[in-house]
Amino acid sequence: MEINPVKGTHDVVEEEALAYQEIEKIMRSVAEVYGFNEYRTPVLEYSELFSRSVGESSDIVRKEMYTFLDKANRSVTMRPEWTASIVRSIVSNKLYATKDLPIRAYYMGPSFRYERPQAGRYRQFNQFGVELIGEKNPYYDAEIIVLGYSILRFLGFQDITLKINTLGDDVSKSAYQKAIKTYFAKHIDKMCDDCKERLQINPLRILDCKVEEDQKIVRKAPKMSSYLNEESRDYFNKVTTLLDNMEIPFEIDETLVRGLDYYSDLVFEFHYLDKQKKSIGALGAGGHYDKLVSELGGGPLHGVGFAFGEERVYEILRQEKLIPDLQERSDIYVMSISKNELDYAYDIAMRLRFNGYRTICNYSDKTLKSQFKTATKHNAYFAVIVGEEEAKNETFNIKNLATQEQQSAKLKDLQTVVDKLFEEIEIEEREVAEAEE
RNA sequence: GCGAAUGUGGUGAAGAGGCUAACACAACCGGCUGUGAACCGGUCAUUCGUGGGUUCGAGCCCCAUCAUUCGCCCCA
Repeated sequence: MEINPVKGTHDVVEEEALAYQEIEKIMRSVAEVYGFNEYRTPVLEYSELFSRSVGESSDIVRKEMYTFLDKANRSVTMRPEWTASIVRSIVSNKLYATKDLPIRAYYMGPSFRYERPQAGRYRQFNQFGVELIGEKNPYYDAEIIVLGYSILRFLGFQDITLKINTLGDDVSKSAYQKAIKTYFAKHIDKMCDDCKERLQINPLRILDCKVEEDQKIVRKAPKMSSYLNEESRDYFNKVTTLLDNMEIPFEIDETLVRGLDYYSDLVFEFHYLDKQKKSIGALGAGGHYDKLVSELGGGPLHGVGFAFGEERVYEILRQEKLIPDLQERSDIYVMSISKNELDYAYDIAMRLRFNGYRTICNYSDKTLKSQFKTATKHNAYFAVIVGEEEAKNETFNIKNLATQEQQSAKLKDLQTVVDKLFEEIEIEEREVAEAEE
């Protein structure tokens, strides 16, 4: 009986894993350039963490979490996102007291949401994100967006659509919320069931509604911009000015509200639109939060951050053919002519590995012909071939699989011979690379 | 939660009720018994997701079920 992977999960193997390594390397290094340090937090958290941060009214908490009771009847949840965990770890370890503020954290790893899988959406998916926690300052908000934008550019994306909006500070946000609730209450009987529910639990989310009919009503709704107090407006203007200074293109989208309850002031999303101008959803998104740290027991610290969906990034890079051909490349494949030399081949392979060469050794009694095929499949630079003669005299043959040049040498010279051959290859490759430029 | 499409060897797949389930790639063996990408020959699905039904006869039609994929909602 064949066992399938759990619905909504997927295996990432071989070439694809190499591609993810590359993507993560770029994300990591850009974050480090901006002064961020890696945080690794547990997959499991007490469920309360997410109901208090992401919010009881969010879809994530209401229906998408992997929540269960552990053996001591504590309700635990596999993280649906990282921000809450990062903030929790800062509070738990009192890092706000021992580290310089703001704290700059980046993370990468799996998150879990029980949703219907589709293109670019999995139940277990990897997020890469950053959080900058300490104080409210438009420069930080701008830095975070530039950081995210830079990552996408370094990954090879050309046309990124950055949507931004402001929800305003506490005061503005609640004034607007009140206004919009009054407005939609008048039209709600004509709107979809989801909106009826949203009106009760989080009226802002109605702005996000994709239903055509509702959109007409949404378009006539009061605008956030007219409810911003002076402070919030200045703040947002400063952020957009800083983006302009860096020549980061963006669109202000007043319907952008985000489904996580902790955001205030700045919210943003990175999109990539394909030729049909369709998006598989945001590549990444984030925003500013003012109450989250205090809500989780820390001080009155503001934060700002974003997360990318690694699978989405990968998927679009693949579609747009922006992923270089990554394949296994072995240094040396060791083959033996008959079974009698397996010990000798084994010994040589191990010596090569001790010297840091990526080595694969054949232990089957396949023909040399098929061993050469295998070596080619592993994309090896060299084949080491040993037979009865070589084992007896403690020598070996080494053949360059590309040029077909072969030489023999003494076993005691293994390292010097191999080192020299690879030096030559390195020089050649460098020359080729330079010629290409 | 709602809607749609698709399930045939290791892979890509053909197959519109009738002999033994095409073809290609991969794999393995041999031609070449100590040297690879070419070439030639051979081997490789008693079975079409699973269960039931219709029929003289089912991969093909019907029902159920499972799985996958895509879309909506929402999200990264």
